[in-house]
Amino acid sequence: MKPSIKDVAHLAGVSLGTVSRVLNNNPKVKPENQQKVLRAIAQLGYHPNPFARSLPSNKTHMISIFLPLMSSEFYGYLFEGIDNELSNVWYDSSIYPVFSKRRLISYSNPNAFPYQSDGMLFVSLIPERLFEGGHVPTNKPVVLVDAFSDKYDSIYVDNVNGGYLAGKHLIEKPGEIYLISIGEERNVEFASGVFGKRRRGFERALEEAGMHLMNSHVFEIGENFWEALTVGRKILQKAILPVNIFAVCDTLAMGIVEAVKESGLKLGIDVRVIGFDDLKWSEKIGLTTVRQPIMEMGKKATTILLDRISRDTSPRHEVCFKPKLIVRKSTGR
Amino acid sequence: MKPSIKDVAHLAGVSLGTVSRVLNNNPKVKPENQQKVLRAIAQLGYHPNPFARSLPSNKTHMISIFLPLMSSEFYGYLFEGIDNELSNVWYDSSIYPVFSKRRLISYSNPNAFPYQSDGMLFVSLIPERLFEGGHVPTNKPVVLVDAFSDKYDSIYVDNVNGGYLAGKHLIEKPGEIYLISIGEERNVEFASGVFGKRRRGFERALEEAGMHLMNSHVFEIGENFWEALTVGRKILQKAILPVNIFAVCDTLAMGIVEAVKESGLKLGIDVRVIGFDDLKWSEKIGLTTVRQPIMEMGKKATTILLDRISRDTSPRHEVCFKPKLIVRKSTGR
DNA sequence: CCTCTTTGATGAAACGTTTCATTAAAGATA
DNA sequence: TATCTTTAATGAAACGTTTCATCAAAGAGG
Repeated sequence: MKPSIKDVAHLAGVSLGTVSRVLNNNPKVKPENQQKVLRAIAQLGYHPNPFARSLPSNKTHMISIFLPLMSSEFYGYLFEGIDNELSNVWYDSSIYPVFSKRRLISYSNPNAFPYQSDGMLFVSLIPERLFEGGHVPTNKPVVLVDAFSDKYDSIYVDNVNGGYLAGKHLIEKPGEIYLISIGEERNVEFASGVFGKRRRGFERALEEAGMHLMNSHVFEIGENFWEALTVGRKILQKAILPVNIFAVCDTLAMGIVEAVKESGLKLGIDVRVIGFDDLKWSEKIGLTTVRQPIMEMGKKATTILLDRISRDTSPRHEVCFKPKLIVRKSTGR
Repeated sequence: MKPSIKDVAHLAGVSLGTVSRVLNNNPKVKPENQQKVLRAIAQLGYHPNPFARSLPSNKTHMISIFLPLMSSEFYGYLFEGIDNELSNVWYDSSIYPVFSKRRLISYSNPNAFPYQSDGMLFVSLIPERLFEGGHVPTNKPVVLVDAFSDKYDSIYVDNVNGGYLAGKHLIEKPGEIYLISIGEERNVEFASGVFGKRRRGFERALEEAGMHLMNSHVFEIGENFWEALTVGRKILQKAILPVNIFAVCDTLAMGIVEAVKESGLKLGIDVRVIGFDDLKWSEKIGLTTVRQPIMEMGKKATTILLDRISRDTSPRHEVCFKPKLIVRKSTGR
């Protein structure tokens, strides 16, 4: 059986309390005894049991990351930012994907496994939509990333402004304007609303220029490459060139670009495409896009969460990053 | 404060043990008392604390999923298969990405947080390479998916045969043969070796046909679209047409396809491309590929893990799925 | 030398459960 | 009616820690 703190205490010839104090770096322990305890720990290969530890202390040194789905590059970058920040303080994280009714039911139990962590990071998720009563069923700190709520600390990028930048850029170009967005209505509970915001900003830019986005020029699809590819083909089949297309994320933009290349039309001349995100490959395919600082968002959110865990009681934090337009050849020049 | 089992017992007018038995569906409780307890639970909004529960019972109703990185579609499908299977038995899962030295250190503690779960699923990871001593530091059940080890239950696809199928298909076509693979040497500890196997099978097919893969025709890159795109451009610049290219996964194949389209060459005629995986979009871009049943693998691995958790002590399980060649127009006809 | 503080260690209670040995009550058998 | 089973409930111990109130020993001050 695994050694317990009792075995250590016995071997070192001290009491439980003393071992515990050594484990927790409590200064009130004689150097001599500390050595004895450390030797016993090493000799037995003892490691404290985190669950047992958390019972009296109510601390786990863990945070829980909730996110809607896994297979998007966005979350890879975000996670990198989070993990870097955690490594400074020896915290670890577990990831809990939220994408089904079943998961949601399980997470509405205030004693659900994930809520035993010291803090929660909700990524691209809005508690108001997810939970009955509109809040995460825990008293522990909760921080939102890539999502906004006026009840929680929120770290996000100014999506409306991002869409606006895209719009401003496209209205200068000749040709009709199309929008490829992500339909958030079907799964409204798992949606963060960021795509709707990008669209709003985009439409505002058009309106300011006295232009109007036609319903027939708007396509709402799933968040994946191949639906965008399909839509791209459909658009190019009957469009009057040149055409200007805003896709609300780079993955969709990629689908459009692919359709353009298939069709033999010239990207940046016949068809202009602008995306949103600026993922690693966006530069390689010359995609004009609106950049958001994903890793920084993850980092910032983590810092705030860790502060909250160590009893930061200041009023709600809200950090809004500014997006930046990156012009490449998919919109000509 | 949250209600505890004591509060329930008190309100229901029974002992702790009785409440516990109700919670665990132990039949030895009088219906009348059961009702009292259930009412008290509902009235207090009581939920058992999973950590406290796990202390005496050593059960969490959780499994831990370890995987090397997040942003690949492969893991999305796999997770779907896993989660479906879990939902039947009311198990939940947490995900632990393994990609840095730091993570590895933290996971070599036998009492690390993830090992408190009832079982571990190691995805695309080989314990022998990850841990000193060559095994996962836990006594609880461990099952490997998309990876092979003769020490653990292993669920995987026959990658050698998959590569062989790709090779057999390409050698029938005129033109030189290229291989785009993933360099596993840099991060050998986090690698599963599947790409090497695909390559071996591929080369075997060539050898059987008296052909030989030239070193200058092999490219080892990172597992991402844009490195493949870059390599694709490089190849097409100087290649003598026609060219036949095997990419060890669809994501890389996609990069090559993209390069082909940019170049204006004809896919399936000037340049033939075959991938591996058969992701959702592969059909849409007409990519010939070797299909592996990702979801099924996840499902099967989960079933086995759950059996192990409920004390299946039969000898080591090994399930090898057969890959299937899917011919589409990226290899002509 | 006596008292007062400080330092470090101790033992026990607590955290929220499960589980086990025990007991009480009820039913069955003779 | 007396004994034997069965059923259901109880109380306490256990799981592996932290923490708190208490205590003993040592050092300081007069």
